[in-house]
Amino acid sequence: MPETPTLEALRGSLARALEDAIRRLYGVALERVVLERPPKASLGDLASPVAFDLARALKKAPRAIAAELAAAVEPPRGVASLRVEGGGYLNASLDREAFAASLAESPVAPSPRAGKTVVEHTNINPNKAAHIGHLRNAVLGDVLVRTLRYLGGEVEVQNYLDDTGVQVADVVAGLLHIGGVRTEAEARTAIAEARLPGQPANAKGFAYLCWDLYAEVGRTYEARPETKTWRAEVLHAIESGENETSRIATVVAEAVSSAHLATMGRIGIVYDLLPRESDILKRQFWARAFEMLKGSGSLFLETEGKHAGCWVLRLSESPEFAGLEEPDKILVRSNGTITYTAKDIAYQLWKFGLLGIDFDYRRFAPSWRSGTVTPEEVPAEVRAHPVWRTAHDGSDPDAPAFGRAERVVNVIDVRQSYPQKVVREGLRVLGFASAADRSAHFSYEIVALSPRAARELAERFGEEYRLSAEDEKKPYVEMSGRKGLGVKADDLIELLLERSRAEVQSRRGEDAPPGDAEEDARAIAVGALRYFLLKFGRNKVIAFDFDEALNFEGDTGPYLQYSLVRAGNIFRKLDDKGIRAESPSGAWEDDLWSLLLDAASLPEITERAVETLELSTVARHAFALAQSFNQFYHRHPILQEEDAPTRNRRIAVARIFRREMARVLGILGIPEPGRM
RNA sequence: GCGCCCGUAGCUCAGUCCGGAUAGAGCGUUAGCCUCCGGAGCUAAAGGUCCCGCGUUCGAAUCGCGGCGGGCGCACCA
Repeated sequence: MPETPTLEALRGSLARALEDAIRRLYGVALERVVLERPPKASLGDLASPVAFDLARALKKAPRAIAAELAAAVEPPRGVASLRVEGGGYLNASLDREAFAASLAESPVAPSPRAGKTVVEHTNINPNKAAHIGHLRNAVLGDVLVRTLRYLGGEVEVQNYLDDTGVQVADVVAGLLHIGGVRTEAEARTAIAEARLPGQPANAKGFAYLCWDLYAEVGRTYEARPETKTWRAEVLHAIESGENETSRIATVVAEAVSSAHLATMGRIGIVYDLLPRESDILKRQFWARAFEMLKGSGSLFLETEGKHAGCWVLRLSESPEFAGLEEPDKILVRSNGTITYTAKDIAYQLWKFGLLGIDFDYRRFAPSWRSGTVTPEEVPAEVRAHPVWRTAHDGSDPDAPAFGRAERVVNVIDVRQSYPQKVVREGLRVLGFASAADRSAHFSYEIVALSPRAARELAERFGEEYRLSAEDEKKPYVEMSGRKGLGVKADDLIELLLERSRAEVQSRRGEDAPPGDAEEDARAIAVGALRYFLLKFGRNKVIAFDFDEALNFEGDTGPYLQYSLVRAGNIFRKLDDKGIRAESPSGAWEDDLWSLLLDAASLPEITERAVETLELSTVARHAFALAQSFNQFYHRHPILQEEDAPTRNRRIAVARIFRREMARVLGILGIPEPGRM
């Protein structure tokens, strides 16, 4: 049995047949023949409005042209018939029986792609607990990774740790000056006990403690401006290294990123490599990139003006940066320190294997524990996945080869579009135009709080979340780690778990084994969360609302899961009753047929999602598929159906749905519950 | 000021890339459907100046131009 042709392939061959016929009949060469899905299955499977285009030039009625074409076109393999519909549409119907038989046998397969893609996502500053904006980033990145893998690509997942930046410095300053932590040993105790000396422990763990402490540092800087020297002192200590403060920073960053890995792990997200900024510095990545850039003629040492003493990347000649007030980007400050963008250029060069220097690598062993997360809650396959980190002082000989990517995708929110453009431009001025073209910024809008969500936060978690009167008037407010304003990822997951446990409990008898119930409740919570973060277009601000996020009905993850579990129930019952399916025969009803077509369209849906970096289309496809199946389920009972050919067609539809729905939920990272 | 994004049903959003058949979904509202493969479901109704104007076109939510409203960016922060 040959592989089922993709709908895209059928579309292509029909388009070519139409083009040929048009050239033959009218001597017209069209650039592109549009083929779309008609609004109803009874109108056929592929429709072309091409006759409308030709009508004027040929001075003929569209219907007449369509009729001539229908007669002249030799339908390609897989297409059963061509006919005229409406005011002049040329509609094609596929050979339903042949397509269905093939699809029942083997899924449509996308064509594999060559070369490794490095996807960088998550990138949370390791100085506080993750919030729901970080979840959007991680879920988008993870689903991109899963989509690329489905399409046959090799992918490496990197999660960059800025362990030497301002944010870590601030929380370390808080530990030193507010928390009373003096030594690395005391920091380790504070981490292990989630407790500052002489204070009660934070029940939600060390990352939560840092969340509060970081906000307190922000307030202290405001209230007592003289304390702002703390930051510079800590940054300086981190930079010079080999001192107590820098060691504290290292253990804090490691502990907090370990907590992030646990939080992401509980929703099924894994990483291959954690590149650390400290290793980029210690491995002198910048020194190398600096030499390369100086040689390129685009990096200048300013000798006068407000940027005197700075090394700047000249962007004024690039059309992409036209119209900017200040078309230059400072990479080296006048005090000799380098900006984040400079490090990022060096890092991007390394990702493509263009820097000529490599990291050392060591295994990273996360605790799989973060506040409310326990290792048992993190799926076994996540815990089993090896995580590596970069190092500068010796490599594990078993480390795999990292970097040397064919393509690079950086998942970063839209506010960083400008520095991301500078990074690409950095590659371009170095003569790596092709690498620049193979670098993509996967930009997406932020998760913000609706004023209503902020009010609920204040009620649930405390008055410090109360918005100012000014902010109350806005359509939404940005979350802010510095202010401590935000919905923490683990808090939202806990609320989802509470909801799903209650639902699962109320739907099954007391006799049900509790272990399965907990597992199913987790699957449902994860499904609800991931779908909620995926269903919006990436350019939409998600104004977070608890009721919407906690909803399990309608356009939600659990709805998708329910449809899959339902299909599974049918096959269990069929087994119980000893009914066995034979290969389908007879004419395919319109609604069964359109469900098959939808189920078969995953390759083109995912291809397009990767091309446009718009993953919501995959989520919407899954929802539409679930909706079609639920309608089918109510209209076309299987177990009660006496007529064998009819029953066999329905069984075939249910089987294909189950296979393809499981596949798309896998791509979305939405687990399948045992029962619902 | 310049650049990018958003504006579609009471609310939250698809549809805009590549113009095409009656503009769709979910929530909410109203009215129905469990002796039935489990109702996290299904059926139906009500609900639309597709932000506004001009233009292109046989045809515009979709393309172009000009506005309006909201958000973000244009750091020796990231």
